[in-house]
Amino acid sequence: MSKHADRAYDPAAIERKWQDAWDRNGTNAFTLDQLRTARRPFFNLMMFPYPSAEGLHVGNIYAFTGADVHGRFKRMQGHDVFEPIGFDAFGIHSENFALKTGIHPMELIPANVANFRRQLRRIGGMFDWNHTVDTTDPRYYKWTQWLFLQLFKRGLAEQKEAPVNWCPSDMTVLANEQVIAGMCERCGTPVEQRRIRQWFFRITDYAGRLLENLDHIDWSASTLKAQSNWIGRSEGAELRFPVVPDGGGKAAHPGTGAVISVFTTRPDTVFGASYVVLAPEHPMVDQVTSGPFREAVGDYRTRAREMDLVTRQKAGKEKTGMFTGGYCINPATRKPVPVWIADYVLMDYGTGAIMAVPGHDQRDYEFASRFDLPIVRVVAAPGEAGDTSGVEAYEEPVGTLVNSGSYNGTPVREAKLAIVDDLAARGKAERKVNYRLHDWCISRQRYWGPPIPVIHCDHCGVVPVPEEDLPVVLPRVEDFRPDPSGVSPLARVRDWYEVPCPSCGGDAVRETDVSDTFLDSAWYFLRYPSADFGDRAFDEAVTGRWLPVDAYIGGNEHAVLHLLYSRFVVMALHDMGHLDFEEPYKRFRAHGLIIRDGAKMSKSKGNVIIPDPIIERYGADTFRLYLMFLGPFMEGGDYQDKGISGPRGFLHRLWESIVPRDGALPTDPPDREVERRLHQTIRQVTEQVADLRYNTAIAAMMAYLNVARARGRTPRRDEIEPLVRLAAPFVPHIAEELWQRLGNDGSIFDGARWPGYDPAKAAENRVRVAVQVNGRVRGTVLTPAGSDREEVAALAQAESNVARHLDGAEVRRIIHVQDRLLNFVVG
RNA sequence: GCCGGGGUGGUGAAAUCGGUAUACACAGGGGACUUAAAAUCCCCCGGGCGCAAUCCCAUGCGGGUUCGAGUCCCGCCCCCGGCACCA
Repeated sequence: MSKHADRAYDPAAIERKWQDAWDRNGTNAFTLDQLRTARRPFFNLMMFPYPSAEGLHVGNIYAFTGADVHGRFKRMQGHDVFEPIGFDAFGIHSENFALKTGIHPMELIPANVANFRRQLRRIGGMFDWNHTVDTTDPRYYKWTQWLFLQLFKRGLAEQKEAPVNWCPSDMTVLANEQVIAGMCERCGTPVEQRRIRQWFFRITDYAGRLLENLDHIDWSASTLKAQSNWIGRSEGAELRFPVVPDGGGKAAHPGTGAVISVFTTRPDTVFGASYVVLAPEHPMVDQVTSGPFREAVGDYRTRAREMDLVTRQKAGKEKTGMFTGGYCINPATRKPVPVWIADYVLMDYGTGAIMAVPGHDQRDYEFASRFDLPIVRVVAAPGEAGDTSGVEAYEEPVGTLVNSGSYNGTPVREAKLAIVDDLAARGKAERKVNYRLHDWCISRQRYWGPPIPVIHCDHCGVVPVPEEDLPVVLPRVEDFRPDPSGVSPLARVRDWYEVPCPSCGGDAVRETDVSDTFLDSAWYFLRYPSADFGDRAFDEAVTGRWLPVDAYIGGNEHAVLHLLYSRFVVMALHDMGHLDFEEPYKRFRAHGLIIRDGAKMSKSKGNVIIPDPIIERYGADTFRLYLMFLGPFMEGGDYQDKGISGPRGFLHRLWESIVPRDGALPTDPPDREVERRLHQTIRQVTEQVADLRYNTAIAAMMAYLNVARARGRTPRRDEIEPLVRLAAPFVPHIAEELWQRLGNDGSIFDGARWPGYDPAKAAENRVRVAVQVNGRVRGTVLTPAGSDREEVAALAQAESNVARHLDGAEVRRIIHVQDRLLNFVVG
């Protein structure tokens, strides 16, 4: 009699049993010693979640399951798979939630984390709970602050003034996403712009390397593309337009030799530059503005400065601007052109000034039309110049130059080089590469984040907190609402921010801004394997063994910021000698998104899936299997409630194939057809799981089980047991149970290797070949595999329907694709 | 506007080195078992004509290349995601 009294598939019971067993036996957790000595380390990383009050959502479970399947697959292939998870728990999201509910984040977050741990355990992920991180734990953010100090020491952290969105009603700084049509998303008040001193990391110093390395890492193509677009390399030139000392009558500083530098990617159009525009914030505005224009220009600057950043930067808005009264010399035509200011020119790109070529730039064209500035065409399109009637500015960089003096007739491509060279000879130009990437502003005028570890001293200036004084602990503050001062709520906590200067010992104050959440997540993967170490951010030996990350799976919503910031941090740590690699993730794959019944899930639509009841009803294995089955993992898919019954039925049939006989399976003679299908299935599942094509791998397993159980037959042990192994990464609990009921001890993930297949056994010996006449299928013939053209043709011609179509026609050609198709081309 | 990814049965989706389009599932229909329901099992299931068929039509639309196109090329339309005055 069996020791397993219960023969019905009871997911809740076996899932509890195996989750307990994994915890008890340390199946998925490494000891420090094991981390130090693992022979085939494989770091399987997934994006750690933000522990919201709502709990894990289906998107999280989808992502984690897909990553977990990969990790379990690698483990069965013999790797030592390290699969940690943690909590990205700082940030504005919890702060706002806390403000709304009145629960302090220091209570809210631990409760949320506890709930997440319960849910993560329940979905059966292979998580190493010995090596988890919580970014809000001082033992973690001590090292986030340490990281800041390293960047500071290296000169990669600096303070500069930058605009922020400010809601005068909520009295708070807003992120760009919180500004909707110029209004605060929460209260609808028009948003203002404030300029404050903030901390920046000089990521732009690394723009070139961050771009070049993209060629050498194995990432999803879409992610690579998003990064390179974000970095946005532009090749062009900086051209110099000398300011006319007495342009509009009375210049402010005559004869100073002032020069306006502009960046352009189209130096070939410089003869068409009929005016120059400065950004409102450009430092030379006062210098070029002449007396009568001063007041109007000043007003314009003030308005531009106060406008919220979102409206200000919106494309397609009507162009505004103001003439400064000043002029400068176009270095190509050597004629004076007027200098304007306009907010469509951005101070933080290029030089903050442009040469306007309205004939060949749509924005300049709109501006010139509005203000009656000259529009000169200097490039003729190939062929007909007159066919540009529908186009306002001709922006294509193809054609030949006109109205360009001695360059007339030169193709654009050549002119670009020649004009820069010639102007450079006169000191009026130089080649230049510009990046769209901006420095990373890490200051947040908020409460719920790690304090930036610097101290401001009247005598010594900015003094970094000594490393031995870390962490700078975020104090518990009951009232952390923002206030009208425009600085962090920490600026109200005097006994926290008043400290002696570490350098001179005099009175000094702490920095009260906290750092960006993206800084917490920019290095968390370094911390996981070193979580045992209290005295260093990451241990050299352990890091050397486990990093860089072997496989990273996550959402493409982080294609740019998180992935770019972490690349920057690793590159900088590499340059400082802390790491011996400069790219954090060898392989990155972006998964798709789950939608439901064709629509994005959202609370307002009421179509959000709550995972807990589904797991309770069907079990984690069924849920996992369905999620992986509903569409291609890297593309996402449509969640349909009824669809879960397919995977559920599959697991039932798998269970029924083994359990009712207590593992005493039939000993009939082997069935060659089933054996062949088994080997084909192993091949297919192995290839597809390795490639994250989970949906088709599952389909192959289902098809195989259908064959093995066809006409009511019960599969032999050697037919079903390999299927249990193939399915194990997807459905770990039932796999463990079936593995045990088949008479094995221990975990299937340690005891069972991933099955191999025998190509000879997978090979079909007879194949059905399609027979076409002029490309249309007219029949099929069954032939021995590997038959040649003549053999197949002979069989095909004997096929009555084929013969009918060939009747009376002359066969001009026969196309043969071995074991697939034969095509008679007739005349 | 720019950059990605897509448009295939009633539905989710297979098939992408050009080679039998619709695997695997869901829903639906029919049947078995059952007092009944649930569960389970079996059969059918792109459209058309039809007794039937590898007869015709069908992979968003229009052209093209090819013996052969869901797949490649040209020109469009639509959906999803990201970026958006970056000179």
